[in-house]
Amino acid sequence: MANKKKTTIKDIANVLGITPSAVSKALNDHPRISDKTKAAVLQIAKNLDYQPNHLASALRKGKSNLVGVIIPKANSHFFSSIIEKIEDVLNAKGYNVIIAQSNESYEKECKSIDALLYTQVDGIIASMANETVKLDYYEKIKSKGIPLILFDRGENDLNVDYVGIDDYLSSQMVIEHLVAQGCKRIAHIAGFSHTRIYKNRIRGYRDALEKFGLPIEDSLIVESNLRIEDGRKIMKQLLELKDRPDAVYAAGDYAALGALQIMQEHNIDVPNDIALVGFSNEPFTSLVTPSLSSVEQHSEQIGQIAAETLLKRIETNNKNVSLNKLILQPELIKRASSRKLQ
Amino acid sequence: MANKKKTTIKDIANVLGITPSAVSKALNDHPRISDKTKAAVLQIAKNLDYQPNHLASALRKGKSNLVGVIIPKANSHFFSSIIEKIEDVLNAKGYNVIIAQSNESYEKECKSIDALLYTQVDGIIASMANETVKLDYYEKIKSKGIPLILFDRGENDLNVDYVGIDDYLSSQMVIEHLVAQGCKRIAHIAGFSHTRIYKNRIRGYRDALEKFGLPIEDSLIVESNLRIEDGRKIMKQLLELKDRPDAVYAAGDYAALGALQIMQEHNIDVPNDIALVGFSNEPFTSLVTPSLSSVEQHSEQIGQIAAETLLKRIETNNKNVSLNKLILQPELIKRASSRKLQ
DNA sequence: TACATTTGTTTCAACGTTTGAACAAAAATA
DNA sequence: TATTTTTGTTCAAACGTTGAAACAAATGTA
Repeated sequence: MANKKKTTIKDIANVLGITPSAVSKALNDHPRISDKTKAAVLQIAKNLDYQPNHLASALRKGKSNLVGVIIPKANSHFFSSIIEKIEDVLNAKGYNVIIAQSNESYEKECKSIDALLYTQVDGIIASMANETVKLDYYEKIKSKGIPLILFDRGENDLNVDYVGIDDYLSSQMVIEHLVAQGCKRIAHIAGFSHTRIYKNRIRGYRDALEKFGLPIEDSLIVESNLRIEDGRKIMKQLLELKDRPDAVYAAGDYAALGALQIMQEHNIDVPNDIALVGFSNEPFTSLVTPSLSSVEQHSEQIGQIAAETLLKRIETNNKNVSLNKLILQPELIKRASSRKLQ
Repeated sequence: MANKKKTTIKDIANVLGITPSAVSKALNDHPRISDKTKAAVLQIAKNLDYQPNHLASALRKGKSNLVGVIIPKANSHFFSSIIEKIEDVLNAKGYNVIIAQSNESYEKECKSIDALLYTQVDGIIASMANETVKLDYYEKIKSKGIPLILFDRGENDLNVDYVGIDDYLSSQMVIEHLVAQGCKRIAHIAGFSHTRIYKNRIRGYRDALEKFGLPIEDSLIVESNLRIEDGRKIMKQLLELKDRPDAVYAAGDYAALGALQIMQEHNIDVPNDIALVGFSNEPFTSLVTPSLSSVEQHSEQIGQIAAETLLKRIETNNKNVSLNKLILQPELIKRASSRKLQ
């Protein structure tokens, strides 16, 4: 119960009658230390249940071996699987991961950044909150020379490494698929266009419609936070149009789910009356009825690449490596909600 | 780009012609430092963009102001909202939170514990992996004198603070409700009985059945990991029984969802042929059709209490406070999946 | 034998902050 | 005026680890 005093390098040194510095070197497998001493040190370390003091070594080395990850919300398969992968990669290299949730709030995001900087993380991997427009806090990270990698929700202006999917292409694929199903009036439940990824999805949607000679109407494009309630509200709006859409492409699965609910409440046949496609391929998409078509973003890959890119930055002291923008191919998962012609 | 040298307390001291120690005291609002000096220090600190070196102060003070949280998986509303609350409470007190996911794996859990100990966290809040049976690593935490709080998935034998709901009572409430709906053969898709909470849910289920004079049959109780696929597999089994149940109580929402899928695939009317109740009140429960009845666990409260209890432990140096086992009241949310008599 | 090299270890300062003790000056008390 | 108390600061050591430089001993080379 009582906090026993911890074993230090010095204790080991005393037992063996050598200096702490020799012990330190033995533990770090320094080439100039004899195998005999190394073995002895290891033995005593084990006997005394020695645990290195990370704080002391971090201070001395000027490196905390801590990495911060900022995400909007862990509560989605997309982000939680990215985190899992990031942890895998970084843990293997001796780094620990601190996760901070912004809850889509700019203020919380700033606080998290401050907290991470204060904790002296060696690097930060982040996906920006929906709310975030000002980039001052991210500039702060950069100005301190701390490696920063963005994923999914990034900003070009920041000029930092980025991993994400080709959002423009995603929209193209979705529209192409819906057109193939015979849809002619396709609405878009969009994310806020001030966020790059959502802007690109909107662009892709518009360009694809144009390519297929379909109408582009402002009433068919509604921006929101893409939560379930947003999907519900917007779908209601869409149903009130005198000229209803025959397909809905939502830039997020939760919004798509909300839309689906409303359609079911209105006894609309999905996909035959209105087809529906979501985004992110959250696990629930395959579970609802009808199952939801969605865009798979290969989250594990994103996590892996983000982590590896960060490691490279850290190892090269954030220099010499040219800017890395990695855009992965999305994959459209076609399910019942958009398959009219069986 | 280049890592500029960071401002230290010494730099401020030099500018003002006082000692680092005075600066330190000024920054910490020491009573013996004059207001004039404090103001001056604060001003210069701002000018030089001084950021305290957390590592140094942590080393000196023997306190990292880091708290570890171990959860099976962030990918559920239950855990992610608990984390959110824990962060709220701890951040407000100057602590940072390191989150580690065990992914329900004992091995990963052990690794996480080691990593947290290595990072010198001041305390750990944890919910155990399904797999975990041996408690050696948790004992390790205890033996180091680091405060440990368990929530949801805890173990009585560990003799540490605990926050969770009354699982036994939850089952009682569920069964009572199902009986009121006229159900007479109630199956239980259970969690593994080696985990305390699931054992208690099973006990509550059995005792309630007995209380109402209903049959307790081993074929109606199946233990699993409670994932969607487990729910599907078990539901299939249950449907193959020559005497099918008229209600299913699943100890987790995902398992319930899997069961629901299978029933829908078999054109079974839920709730009229078979009623269904889940556990955790995940957001999707209100979104599927029919909406899923479930047990609300008041996750925010759990998070809040866990964090506050940990703070108390840390502040009192893990002594003097008597053991704290807090059992919250569950709440049964009755939805369409179990409402036979409209 | 004389000298250079290698090997294994010690010495010492440093990382940036904190803290108790010491001290001088100022203010309060007698 | 002499003495105590208070106020504001400095001093010095410490937290545990690391790494460059110094050093001695052992080994190798000419």
